[in-house]
Amino acid sequence: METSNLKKAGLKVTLPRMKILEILETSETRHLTAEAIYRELLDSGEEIGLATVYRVLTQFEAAGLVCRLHLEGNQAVFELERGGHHDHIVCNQCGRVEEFFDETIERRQREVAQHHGFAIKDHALVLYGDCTDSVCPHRPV
Amino acid sequence: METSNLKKAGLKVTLPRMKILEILETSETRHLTAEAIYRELLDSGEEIGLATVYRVLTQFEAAGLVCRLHLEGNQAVFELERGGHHDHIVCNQCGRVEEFFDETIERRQREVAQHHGFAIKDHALVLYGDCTDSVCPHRPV
DNA sequence: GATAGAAATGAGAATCTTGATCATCTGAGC
DNA sequence: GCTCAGATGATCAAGATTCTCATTTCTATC
Ligand SMILES: [Mn+2]
Ligand SMILES: [Mn+2]
Ligand SMILES: [Zn+2]
Ligand SMILES: [Zn+2]
Repeated sequence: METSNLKKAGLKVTLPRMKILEILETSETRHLTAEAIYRELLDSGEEIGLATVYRVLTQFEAAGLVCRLHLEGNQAVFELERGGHHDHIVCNQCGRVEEFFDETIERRQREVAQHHGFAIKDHALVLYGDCTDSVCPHRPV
Repeated sequence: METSNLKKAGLKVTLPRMKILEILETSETRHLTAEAIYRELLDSGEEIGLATVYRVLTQFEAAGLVCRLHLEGNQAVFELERGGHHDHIVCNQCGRVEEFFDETIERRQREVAQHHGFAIKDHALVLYGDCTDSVCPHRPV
């Protein structure tokens, strides 16, 4: 088990924290809601409460282990922090999420903010569209 | 009264709809939460329920009269649609909202989406930072 | 202008997501 | 193994938004 991340973050190594971290590390889907993680825990036979999932995810976020995103939809999604900042494209039809990083956009954001007298600290950028994935119900014929 | 917008949108001209539209048109603040609109209605002596405010705003959104934004914070904000698309910068300290439009960012978004096989339909971009407004508590000395 | 039917409203209940409380349990150090 | 600060789980609570349904208000028609 990879408990070093937890220790480094100053968090006691507990079973719920290990299991949640493991799900974030191994799940097919990179971007998971708290409920999705909770269901995976139930499916694997763990008796961990939903409140704990939210609590642990919030702690992970504060510790810089995960980041929380709002991708249109009422639930926040969480993803493991893997060093590099990136933004997201979401398919309106099948919900698939792709990641991207564009230095031009990043630079223009800084410039625009400066023009308006803001010292930019953060940003949220999500693109919405229709994807061409083979399983997407909207895929053009 | 400017009831033509309502009629054009195929909405029956009612007192709540007129009042809400009037607030959106005349308020100092361009970006208003449903609750803020509700409070303005109460202050001006109108007996309009909060549920109606939400209902009407959702209808206005569907009709293209207003757009709904999520500017970090739990409440959505609404603003009158004035033709031109724009994005937003929000001050982390005082909450001030500035608007901007940058063609370079818009173009790169389309290009990035295309690269990933997406037909982009929409996007949400919000920059967060510290502003230099004279009343902002974070203003540098 | 009165009338009728459809649509809109208001009050409050309901829902959904997330955070708070608190008694009980667990892990890290000794 | 023992201790206790910290973590957990069950439940409750809060905030935002939507739903329900009885009552009211527009709009069209006479
Ligand atoms: Mn991501
Ligand atoms: Mn705006
Ligand atoms: Zn798709
Ligand atoms: Zn400010």
